[in-house]
Amino acid sequence: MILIQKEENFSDWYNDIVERAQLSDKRYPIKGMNVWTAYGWKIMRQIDSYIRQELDSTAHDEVSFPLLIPETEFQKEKDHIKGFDSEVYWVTHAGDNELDVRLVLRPTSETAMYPMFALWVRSHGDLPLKVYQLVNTFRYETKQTRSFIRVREIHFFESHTCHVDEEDAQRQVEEDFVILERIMRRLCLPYSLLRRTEWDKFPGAHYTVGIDASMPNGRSLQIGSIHHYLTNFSVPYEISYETDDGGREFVHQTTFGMSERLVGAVIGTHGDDKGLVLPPDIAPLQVVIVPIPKKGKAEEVQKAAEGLRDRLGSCGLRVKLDDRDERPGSKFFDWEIRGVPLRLELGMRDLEGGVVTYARRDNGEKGTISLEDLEAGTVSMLKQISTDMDSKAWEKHLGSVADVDSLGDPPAKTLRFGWCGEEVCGQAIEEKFGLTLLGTPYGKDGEKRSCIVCGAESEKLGHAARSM
RNA sequence: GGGGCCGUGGGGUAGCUUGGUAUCCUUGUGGCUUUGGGAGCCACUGACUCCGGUUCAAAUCCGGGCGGCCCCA
Repeated sequence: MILIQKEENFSDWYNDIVERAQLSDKRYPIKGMNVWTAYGWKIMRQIDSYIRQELDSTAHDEVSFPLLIPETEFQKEKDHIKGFDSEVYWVTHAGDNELDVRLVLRPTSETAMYPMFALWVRSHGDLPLKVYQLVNTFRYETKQTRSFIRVREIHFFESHTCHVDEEDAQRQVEEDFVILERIMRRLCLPYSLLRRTEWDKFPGAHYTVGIDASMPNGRSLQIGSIHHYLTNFSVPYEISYETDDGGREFVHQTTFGMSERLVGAVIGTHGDDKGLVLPPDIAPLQVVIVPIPKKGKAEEVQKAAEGLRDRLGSCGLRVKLDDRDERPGSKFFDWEIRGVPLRLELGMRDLEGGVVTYARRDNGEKGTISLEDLEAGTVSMLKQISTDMDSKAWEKHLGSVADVDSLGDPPAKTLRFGWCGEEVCGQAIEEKFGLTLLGTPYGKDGEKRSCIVCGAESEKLGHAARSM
């Protein structure tokens, strides 16, 4: 009955919310492979729809590659295989026979796509090549798993692009930032862009930009990444094009991916002690109507509530009339746990006054909306909820970073400090703080500080946190 | 990578030390009743993680598998 306090014990709170809001069923008998139940899947699909919308509108084409990758292809880029070796699933048998060439379940799709890219790209006229897919990937997690945040079967999207040169690939990275920003606004999710350290970048990448959200327990959660590969993959996979003067050049590549961790970040960022709080754009239900019956007038109230539902539904809102035979209070609790952004209560009192009572999930505010401009009033209120959730979350995110100028005992936050950029100093920071060095802000150098380890002056600001 | 803890109806639990009848809450189903913040009453359904061992007898003791959780690096 009583929910766990979010601030006191985030970990238990998170697990409890996931179960009570019916986002996922983790009783499936394989560790880290959970069932997406209807409500959770609707949220994910809503997010996916924005991903499709943004990628489609920036000239990416959706494709779908096979799940299995032959070992021979998987091995072509040496750093890449070294990075994933210990965490891939292998298919070694088919029927009664052992396979000559073992197959991996994709941990990501570079090595599935690039042999095909080599066939598809012939001339500079084929470039840029920009494709994406929404699929499941597999990683054998040995650590403790957690719904949406650390799983073995991961739902994610990945976009892969090929370009004529480094500059054009760099332009793609910049476009990815814009796409990212649009998607994150929908989720009201704040984030940091941090260029990963050399020893933590994606296996095979030239550089990696991590997309990091902050969780209420002070930990950092990587929800996606953007990579610039240069020709690191195009050389071993022989993805080249004929230039207009008849020569051959290898393409420059980028990738951008984000996973179901977005759902985890939404839960952690917006939820409160009453349960989930969903941003209106991704809420499976944006409005729930709870009728308040009165002896003898139950039918009248019910009819009026149906009218509200139809009016709101026909202007494109995702709305539900909860006419179960339960007491209203019980329904309030149910929908609060599930994070429905706006509740409308309709009883005789409202009908006589020509209004409907509303309650905002994000801040608890209650009031009335005139039945005359129900549609406009509801739409603008949902917009306001979204704006308010976004700014509240950003405020918290920015406040979750603490500047430090020594290796003293660190607060439970993301730390920001001077760092010379050298690996020795970076490793020292990780060891002494017991944190992960997330990297340096992408494209935001400037402020001069001295490295907290060696004292050398640097324009780099290191960011470090415990990760989820 | 290292260490520790735990598996009992759908969910949460008691029982385990000292082997013998499985407790309570919640959920679900049916009924009566009720409805502006988790109503009440009655009835019913529903469980000892799996495999092996010890024993007349195992939820309980022993071994292993699978699964879950926590801490440290």
